[in-house]
Amino acid sequence: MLDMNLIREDPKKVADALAKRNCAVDFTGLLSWDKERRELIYDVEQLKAKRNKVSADIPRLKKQGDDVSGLMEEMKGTGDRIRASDERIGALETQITGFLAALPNMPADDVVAGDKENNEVVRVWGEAPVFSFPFKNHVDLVTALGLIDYERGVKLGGNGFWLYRGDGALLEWALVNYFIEEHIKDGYEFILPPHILTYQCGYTAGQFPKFDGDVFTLTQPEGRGEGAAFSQFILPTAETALVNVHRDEVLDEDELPKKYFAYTPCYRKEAGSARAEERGMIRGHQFNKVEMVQYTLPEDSDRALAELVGKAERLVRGLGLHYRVSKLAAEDCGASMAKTFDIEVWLPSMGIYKEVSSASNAMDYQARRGNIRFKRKATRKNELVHTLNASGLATSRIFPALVEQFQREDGSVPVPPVLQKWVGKEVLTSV
RNA sequence: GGAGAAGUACCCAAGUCGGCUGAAGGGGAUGGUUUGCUAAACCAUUAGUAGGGGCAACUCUAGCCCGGGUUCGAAUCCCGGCUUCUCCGCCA
Repeated sequence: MLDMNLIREDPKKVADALAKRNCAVDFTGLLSWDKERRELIYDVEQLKAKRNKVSADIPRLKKQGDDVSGLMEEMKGTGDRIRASDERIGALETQITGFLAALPNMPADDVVAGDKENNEVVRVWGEAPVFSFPFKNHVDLVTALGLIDYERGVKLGGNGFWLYRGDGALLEWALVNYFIEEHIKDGYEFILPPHILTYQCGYTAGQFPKFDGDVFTLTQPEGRGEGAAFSQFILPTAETALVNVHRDEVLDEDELPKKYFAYTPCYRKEAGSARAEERGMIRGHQFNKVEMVQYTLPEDSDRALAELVGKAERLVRGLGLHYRVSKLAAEDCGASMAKTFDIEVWLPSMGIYKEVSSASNAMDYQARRGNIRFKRKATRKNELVHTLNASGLATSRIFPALVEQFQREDGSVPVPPVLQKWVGKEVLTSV
């Protein structure tokens, strides 16, 4: 959520920033609602002050034996006017909040305008493997090795699902363990959150109301979820859970930064996005991911973003995979994010780099939606925290990259040394 | 899932048949007095927050789980919801 005060003070600045992500906004309507709202508040508060005063007078006058029926009659009208104004104010606030809630975050100053084509590669690590033999794509490799069973996955869950089996399950779980171990070393707190979340969680994260069609939802008895078509949903990423941990809280300045990570499967509809080249596990309805989230002081969030990018990179490097880091252009950033770096791993079969981690700084955008604050010692005032998140990492992109980049001519795949203690093997071979 | 009970400030807790109670009383915390040190005692302070107006001093409004309603006036009455606790049922 953007700051209404900022829009009121400098609407052009906000509009210009949003224009970078190809989001054209006209604030004239919003500003007139805001103006009307404030005028009404002023009026109605005068009336309320009067009502409070008269209500205090009535029992006193009564005691003196005065007739108060005229006064009461007069106040009846005041009560009606107050009610009418409050209703109008409520309606305006609904409009204002609805308008603001639909707006994406402002890109940071150093984020360039435009879409993907303006993304900037800031770092490349390693080199794409050169194969002296006809190399295979990950679907063929993992099927031949018996690591992933696509056919039975579809039988069980429908299109877009697979199942890990045997060494495949071990390899998948080894990745998760490796990530967990590294985050623990760095002092992050391990969280296992609910996988079913309330609507409010999606709202705070900035996924709702705009993208509420992308998640699997649960219908619930009415009365919950406040006008939404559903009240609970299955999380599309652990970020949605982690960023809500401190919703509606005021943290101590000393507690920051809060550093969390969580493992969860991620459930996404991915409706209509299946493409032939995204076969296999590149884009499924369910994939495993370890997610990092930080709550920081506003002045520390840039540094925290660098830390998160560094951590995600270290994980990929630890596996020995060739990757690059891109700084995203405004339009390619998630709606809640002011700045995003993608860590992209090389997939030989696709001949492209594919995102394995997205590290972003939401600044105060999510904090304002979720009312997540801290008490600033120096001023004794509450301020919004900054929230950041980064995958660390998504296995579903790492797994294919790993088997594709490391494959040998005979179809076997060596297990990266850091994973061997969990897989229990140095090489995966077909039986 | 069924039946009861409860939700008041940092914590506990009182709130009488609706009216100077935006909240008695404890505890805790903070400051002070006393004091060789500690303990104890005593005194004082202690909603936080959000939203308006004002250059400012300041002032107003909201706020007793949440949302509605009744009323001149609601912590108090009515309706809906959420959460917690106890008992029963069901179960990994």
